[in-house]
Amino acid sequence: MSFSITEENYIKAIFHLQQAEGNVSTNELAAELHTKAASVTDMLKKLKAKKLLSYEKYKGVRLSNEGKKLALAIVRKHRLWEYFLVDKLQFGWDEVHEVAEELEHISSKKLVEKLDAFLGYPKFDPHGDPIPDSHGKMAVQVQVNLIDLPVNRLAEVSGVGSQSTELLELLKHKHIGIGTRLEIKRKFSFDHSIEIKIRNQNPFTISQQLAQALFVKPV
Amino acid sequence: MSFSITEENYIKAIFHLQQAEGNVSTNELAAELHTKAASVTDMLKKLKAKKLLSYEKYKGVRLSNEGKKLALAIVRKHRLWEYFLVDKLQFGWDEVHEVAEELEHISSKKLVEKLDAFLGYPKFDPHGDPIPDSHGKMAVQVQVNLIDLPVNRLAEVSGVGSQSTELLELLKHKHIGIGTRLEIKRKFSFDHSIEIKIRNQNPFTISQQLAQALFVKPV
DNA sequence: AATTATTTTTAGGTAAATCTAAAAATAATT
DNA sequence: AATTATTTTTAGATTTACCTAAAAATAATT
Ligand SMILES: [Mn+2]
Ligand SMILES: [Mn+2]
Ligand SMILES: [Mn+2]
Ligand SMILES: [Mn+2]
Repeated sequence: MSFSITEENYIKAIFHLQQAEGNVSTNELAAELHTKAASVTDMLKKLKAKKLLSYEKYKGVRLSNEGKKLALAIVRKHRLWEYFLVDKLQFGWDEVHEVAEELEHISSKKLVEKLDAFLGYPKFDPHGDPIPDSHGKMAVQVQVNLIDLPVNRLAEVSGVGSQSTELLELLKHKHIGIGTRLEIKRKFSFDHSIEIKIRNQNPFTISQQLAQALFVKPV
Repeated sequence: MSFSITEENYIKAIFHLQQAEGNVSTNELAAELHTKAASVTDMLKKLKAKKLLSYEKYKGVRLSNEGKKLALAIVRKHRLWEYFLVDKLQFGWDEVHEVAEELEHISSKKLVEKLDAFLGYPKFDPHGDPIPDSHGKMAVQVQVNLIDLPVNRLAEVSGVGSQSTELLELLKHKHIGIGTRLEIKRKFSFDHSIEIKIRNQNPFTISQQLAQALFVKPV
């Protein structure tokens, strides 16, 4: 069976919204997809007919195994293309999301596999998110939010929680990127800012907002 | 202004059908796009309103300068992606057309320019067709059909007239590819077959059909 | 428990791109 | 020039993905 770009976008959105527990509501989906609740209801009926999800009126929605498989295939393409754009074409990681939103709908299976091989089977995309392999498996994220890292525990920046240009600008200014090693020296409860130290640099303070936008992997 | 995938496919089809002289007819377009004449008429009105072409009832159609510009941008993307697929991802040139039909509609301008640079600004795609540069200019094709090459004139294979797997299979068997140098030793008028010679190999005969599917550049 | 607020669905409609069948225009033949 | 054939356009439907407004179901408050 084949799916329209719109259908694929719905499946991916549901995948991202559905946590381990709980169903996804019509309004959540409408907000995520910048559309109206009535349109979502229409599409859910259609996707249910295609057996991609389970849905009952007023009860919200969950992906079926088929639906999850499709979602993982789309996420795989999205993240592989993002990796390609940053690693091979020298895009900044704040510029790739929109382009990958289009590229993720290119249908050729062979293309995905060849692209993966060309890139050297990367495990994480430029934002630190795991790339599903051809069977839909992805590396478990051991990363934690920087705000939750214990004091004096050395860790490596492994991901970002936002893909905005503004965040990238700030990170560049502070010379922080994916792979940077740092540790927390102090946490200030007044404004939840934290003092961090990078290698042989002097410690400096970063805001709560910035700390929450960074994910790290203890080393 | 932005254009739908369908609109882009119409513009590209008109571009390929319109020779220096003459307008493109509704039926020609319908055949090329595997659709019906009535659908073509509808779309031509729409594209005329968008000033991409000149069209008068029953008189056929021609691209405006705007239309040509758009067509060249699409052809550029199509051929750059084909080059990428063959050169970087190791596709065979008989496998890339369908994939490029999708990739040519990815809208990011920056992507095209970065891809072009990454590929080293190639001038010709894997089928020997010229790739328009960012201004829409393309290298002039000095190639001639192999059937028209004079006897004993050394030439280099520069393009193919078909992208079928069947042709590729035959060319592989005869060890002929883009770049192969050869000359014609004899032409047989009975069946229009020709005898060709490659470097230090013994001469052998190829059919009229094969000769017509090959383009060469005298060296 | 009754009322009020929120969420979700239904009903009915629009725009894009397609189709078939019939009408109109143009081209080719007698 | 008249007839016939072909091409092209119009008329009217269909499908997909939207929308707004109203109705129905569920959740939250009094
Ligand atoms: Mn992204
Ligand atoms: Mn990402
Ligand atoms: Mn092609
Ligand atoms: Mn080509």
